Amino acid sequence: MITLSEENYLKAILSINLQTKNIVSTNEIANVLETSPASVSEMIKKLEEKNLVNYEKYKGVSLSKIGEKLALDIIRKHRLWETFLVNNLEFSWSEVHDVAEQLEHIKSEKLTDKLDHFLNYPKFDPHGEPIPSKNGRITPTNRVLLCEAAIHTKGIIMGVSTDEKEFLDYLTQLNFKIGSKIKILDIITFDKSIKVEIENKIEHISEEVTKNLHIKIIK
Amino acid sequence: MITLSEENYLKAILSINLQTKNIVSTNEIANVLETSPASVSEMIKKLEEKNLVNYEKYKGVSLSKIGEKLALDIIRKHRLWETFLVNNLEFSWSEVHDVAEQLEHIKSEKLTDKLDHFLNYPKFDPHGEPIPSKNGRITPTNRVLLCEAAIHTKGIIMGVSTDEKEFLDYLTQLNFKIGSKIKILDIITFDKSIKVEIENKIEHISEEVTKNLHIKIIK
DNA sequence: TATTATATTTAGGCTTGCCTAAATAAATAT
DNA sequence: ATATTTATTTAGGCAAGCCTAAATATAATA
Repeated sequence: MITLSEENYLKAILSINLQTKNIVSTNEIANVLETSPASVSEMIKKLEEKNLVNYEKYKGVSLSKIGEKLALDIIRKHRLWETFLVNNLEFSWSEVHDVAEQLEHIKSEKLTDKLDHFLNYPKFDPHGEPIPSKNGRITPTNRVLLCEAAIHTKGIIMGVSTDEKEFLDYLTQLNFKIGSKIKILDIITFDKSIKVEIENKIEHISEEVTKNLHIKIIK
Repeated sequence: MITLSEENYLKAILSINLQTKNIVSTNEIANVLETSPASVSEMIKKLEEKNLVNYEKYKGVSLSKIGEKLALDIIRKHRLWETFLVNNLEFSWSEVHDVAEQLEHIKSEKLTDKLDHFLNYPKFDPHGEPIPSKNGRITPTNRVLLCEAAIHTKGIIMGVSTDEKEFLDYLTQLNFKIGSKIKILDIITFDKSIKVEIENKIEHISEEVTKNLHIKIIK
């Protein structure tokens, strides 16, 4: 039986994986989970004994096939619940994260499947993130981080890559929404901030924001 | 912050409370939670320090006002989730317990309230048990345990007082359902088993069953 | 009432998951 | 290539919740 903590470690490793490379360092995990590197070292040894990760001392960790499937399943549950909260319980976009963080650990395959059915097999969650299918597949998207897009690019906001409440609240304040058309007017090379046109207004946003906004490029 | 274990202790104390007297013994709690009396003693001391129970060594425990409210809130969540699972996710009557047992510990007042609203403020769960309101009130019912009813009594099955899967499965097998009309034909004093007419059939059921079936008496 | 049986609590230990401080390996800079 | 900085692991400790065995209080019975 996998514990709550172990689930959180697997999830953290997967999410670092998805954003960067395949091998994850102790420090990165410690940062994500807001815990000490020492604790991470200990836990990783336990995960290795359960064959959930591959691990070489001082070299870093990667998920095993089984570990990856488990992590994807947690992400799946998290995003299904977020969808339920927003679509059916009238939660707002920026409120769902903490609750979904709890709900994702409910252990019942039947529940997950029935929820998926109830929601009509959604492919994306309310943040625009893809929901892994029962067998662990994620619908590929041709999305790009805003910080990676070139000047004069036009696109549509598709999602965010962090669920921090402050960030989501800031977006609401800027009137940035999923589906909003966005156009990159200028890129300030000094601090990598950019000027964009969105919802008929021009906004100047920092690199920190551009690194967390996904867009779909349109021609 | 209250832990998962503490919540389970409060819930156990309340459920013994509701079935019998106000003061609950260490042993009773240990039986319900399938743990050792020693562990119960320890935990009760912690609960007392948090002012969730009243406790006198060797005399037994009762819930404080705060403890009772917390326990009622857990019951409320449990029964709301059971209602959701049966009404909206097409779970069957006898499958919901284990999942609800997990869901009842999700901490979000907003979630509970929104779920209550979504379900249209149900007063009873799928087992016929009353759902405590937000402020901790339970709709009183004039229900009676089948084992307490006199010979020739007619009634309607309203609910069960245990969620054990074996019991619920047995009821399904007998074709006993919430809402079924039932008539007590005979009471065998030797073993307190009874003969009943239900769904046009005559069944002979043990005291163990009659102790767990609630009926509403009809004239 | 004295004695036995039962219920409850205390003592001492174990595991999980965390911590800080110290030791060691790897990476970086001189 | 060596020294220094940084990353990682090990060592030793702590709290929560559980356990068994032993001690003590209460209840039941002779």
